[in-house]
Amino acid sequence: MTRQRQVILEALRSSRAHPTGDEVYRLARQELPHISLGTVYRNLDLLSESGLIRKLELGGTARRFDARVPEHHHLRCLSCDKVEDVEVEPMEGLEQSVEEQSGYEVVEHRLELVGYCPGCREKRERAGFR
Amino acid sequence: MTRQRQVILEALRSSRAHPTGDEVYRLARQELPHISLGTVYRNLDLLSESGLIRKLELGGTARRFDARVPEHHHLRCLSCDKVEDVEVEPMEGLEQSVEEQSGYEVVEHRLELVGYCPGCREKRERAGFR
DNA sequence: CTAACTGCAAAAGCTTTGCTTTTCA
DNA sequence: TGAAAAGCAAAGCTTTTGCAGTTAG
Repeated sequence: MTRQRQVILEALRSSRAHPTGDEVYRLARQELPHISLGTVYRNLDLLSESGLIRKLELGGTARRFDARVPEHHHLRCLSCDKVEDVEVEPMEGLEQSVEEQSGYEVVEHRLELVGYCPGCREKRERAGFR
Repeated sequence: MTRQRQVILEALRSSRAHPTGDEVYRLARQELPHISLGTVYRNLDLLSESGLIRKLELGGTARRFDARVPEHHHLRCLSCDKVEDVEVEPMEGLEQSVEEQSGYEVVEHRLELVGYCPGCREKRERAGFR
């Protein structure tokens, strides 16, 4: 556990924003101005392999990371691209039923809801959408 | 509707494999050897804006496209990266309950299951996993 | 001490874009 | 004939990698 690794983990733990790799890099640089982007990505991979953080694969181009590990799902704003956690009642039996139907060994499932956050929603309405 | 656009749409309609942009390009080139990658991407965007195809934003780096438009969900193999359709009973009330909880205007939701397909599952077992 | 890790910079993978020429309605 | 689209190539954005030097245990 190097200093860099610690700073990256702390950055992620103190952010509610599900930052992308580049955003984690910016956060980490506030603490360690010489940290390199490669180090950030390598550590984000190691941390998610070890289960300390979670690598999110949501829509959009960039990957995002999350220090909140237990299963939960996400809500993304199509306009400002913000990502929030969302509580959804567990989908009982989903994975097992898909396993039976498909022959796959199902490891996990991801649910992403997309839409417009309250702020962007208001802007859109003012601009004449819907 | 240009010839290129038609070929791209046909390629997608005749594939079960949820191809990436690059794969669509390869398919289209079998018909139109001089088609360019830029044309393929521009048309994939236009076609998905018009609702004729669907742009998938699943895990992994590359985007995938699907000519099957009605809502359905996906199952992705972590080992060979293949993507299949999967039937899941609709999640009644999900979007509305999230709207009430979050204040978002929810547009859609995506569910992705990930795991190991029957073929890769067998290889993994032979190799001593699990 | 040495295996793991860092910084730096270059490369790689996928997608988008600028520009000029061609095509379609 | 004018607007939309194609081809080509370059650029962009995010992530990965090679290498030489550094550090943690």
